[in-house]
Amino acid sequence: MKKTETRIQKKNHSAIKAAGLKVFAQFGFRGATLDQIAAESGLSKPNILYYFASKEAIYEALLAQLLTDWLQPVRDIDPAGDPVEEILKCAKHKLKMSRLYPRESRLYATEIIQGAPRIKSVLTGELREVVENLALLINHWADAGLIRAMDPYHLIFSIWAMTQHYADFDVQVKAILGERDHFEDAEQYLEDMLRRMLTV
Amino acid sequence: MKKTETRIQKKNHSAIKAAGLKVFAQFGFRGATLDQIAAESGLSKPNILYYFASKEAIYEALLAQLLTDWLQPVRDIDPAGDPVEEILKCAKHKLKMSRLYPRESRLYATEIIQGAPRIKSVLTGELREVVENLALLINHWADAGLIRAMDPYHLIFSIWAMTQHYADFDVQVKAILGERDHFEDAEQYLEDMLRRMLTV
DNA sequence: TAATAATTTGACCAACTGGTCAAACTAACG
DNA sequence: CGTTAGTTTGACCAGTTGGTCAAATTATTA
Repeated sequence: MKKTETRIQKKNHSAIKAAGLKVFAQFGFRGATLDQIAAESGLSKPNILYYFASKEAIYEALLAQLLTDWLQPVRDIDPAGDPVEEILKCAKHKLKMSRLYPRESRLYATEIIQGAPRIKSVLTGELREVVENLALLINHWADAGLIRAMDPYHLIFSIWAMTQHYADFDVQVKAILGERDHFEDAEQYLEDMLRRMLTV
Repeated sequence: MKKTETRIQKKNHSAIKAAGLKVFAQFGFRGATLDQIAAESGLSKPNILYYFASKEAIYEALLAQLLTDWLQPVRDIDPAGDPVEEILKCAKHKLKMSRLYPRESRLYATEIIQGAPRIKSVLTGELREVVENLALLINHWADAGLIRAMDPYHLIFSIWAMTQHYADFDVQVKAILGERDHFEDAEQYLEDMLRRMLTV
């Protein structure tokens, strides 16, 4: 790999990715234009294509990093730790990602909603494997009587759905709750829900 | 209003809306093209613009109906009924909508993710009002000791998020669970979760 | 049937799309 | 300093976009 990224290259690559994230997250791949990304990044269109081979290349560079980053905390779950706390830690981390990086969440959401044409292989590969392992671990914990027995997959989906919701449906949440930060209450509710689902 | 819709008008209006739903749900407003809608509906592009003033008019016609339809079951909640069963009925209905009309769900999701530029007023108006009333009712139920006390808004969000998830993230769910229908298990999990949250 | 109203379309347009390219510019280095 | 490698851009292109319009076609009605 190229470790020899110059100062300018590093700056422009990240400027383009930041601009692309903003534009792609809002308009989806087809709705986004290079002109928008150019304007947003402060670079000219040909200059953008000097750093990335195509519009699609920017989009894929963004997607590539996403899932890997999200899945890491799941991989880091300690099978020997306290089950409830391990799952809670994971869920809270995902919620924090929604608060800190809502654009990434939205970018991913639009890609999935549109049928994941560019990352379907990641879904059936990396994602499936990580989720399957987590499901096995949850079943194992249940067998050991450490948590209540339940469908591990839908448990995972419910965490994913709720945490993602606060990023993707931000305008809707704010239309109902007002503009003030609601993530603290959300975390409280999520923790409460998970404790009730996992114990007894 | 025009009650005098001819046979042909009725047929073509609904053909265009059906095609628009398909295309808009997959690509979002900006990503969708009139040519796609034309091809999908079997009509020519100028013919589509004979029935709808613009691409935007089709999109807005679709959105307008959506929220109203979704909110009706919430309006129909019986304050005198059994709280747990009323909420469950509502949640199950929303889940059924996700199974039967996933495109509508995705169309709405893309609009919200993109900042709801065309229906923000509906969110702060109709939606907010309905949700606020439901929250008041839930608090009222809790005060009467009929259900456990909790944050009603985040309860509502969690139902919304989970049910929507099975439509919007369909490819992801299927990548993990396989192609077979998973809505029955989802309903089971949702019911279990809600009963645990609402009782005791 | 004839006349009128509703429907459909081919040809067209200006604006925009992702992308190219040669030329100009700038930074880095000996 | 001069040379070279890396960077930036204006001008441009072919294809696509939402939308128009007059003319042709079809349905409805007198």
